[in-house]
Amino acid sequence: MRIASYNINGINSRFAVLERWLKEFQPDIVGLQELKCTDDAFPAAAIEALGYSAIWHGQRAWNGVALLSKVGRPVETRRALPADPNLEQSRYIEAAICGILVGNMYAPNGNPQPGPKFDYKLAWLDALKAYAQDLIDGEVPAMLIGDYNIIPTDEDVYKPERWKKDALFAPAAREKFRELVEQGWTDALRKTHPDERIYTFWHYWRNSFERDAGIRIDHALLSPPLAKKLKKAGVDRTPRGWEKTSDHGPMWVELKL
DNA sequence: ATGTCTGGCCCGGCCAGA
Repeated sequence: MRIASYNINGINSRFAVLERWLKEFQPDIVGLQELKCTDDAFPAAAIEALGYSAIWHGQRAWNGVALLSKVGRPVETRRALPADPNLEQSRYIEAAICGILVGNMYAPNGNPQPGPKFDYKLAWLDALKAYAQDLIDGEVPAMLIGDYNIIPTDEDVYKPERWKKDALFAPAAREKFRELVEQGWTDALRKTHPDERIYTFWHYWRNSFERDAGIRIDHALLSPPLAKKLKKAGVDRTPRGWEKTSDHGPMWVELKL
């Protein structure tokens, strides 16, 4: 079973890329972020035609998250964090699929910092942490996937000094991620690539992808019952090289269920 | 410091957000 997370950066403007990636890589379950469309504008029929059932939580122009599955219809369990500090923003959707609770998020970017956007980022991460602790306490076979907008360590960025002033690399944000993982979650990509630089995002400008000047901000955290079933994890770099593509590459986790 | 791309506004380039 292959579960992927992909910040598509506008589902309608990137639909050709999404379609090609789904066809070529055949993920079983996909969490999408940054749909940048209203619920009405979500390309439901086209996704259904590709063999995926979907649930989505859109928003005009910004944010937006969806879950796709070709291994059974997602049974929606949440469309916001329990203590979400701003319900206007579509940043979380969750479903039970094949006995797994899949939480898919688009965490706040937080720039510029310091400032209200950074405060919101930290408040949102606090709400995530509180809910994540409940999932750990309940021994739920859960995974929290998506764009966390956090570079966890110096090993997750091509040139740490270049990101020193960015909210994605701010000590307070990195601390939240560390505390979250320490609840007992397994960072699937880092677990399977302990000594490797592995990125999920490359800026559009300055030939970042060609130079591999990337950062790792898309993550999959597995609760202990699921971590036991982790086989492999990786990043599909191929779609990042396609025309009119997202600035992220899809990351994936393979579980033996 | 720079740099790129999209959606929104409403029809032509700007601006915000990332």
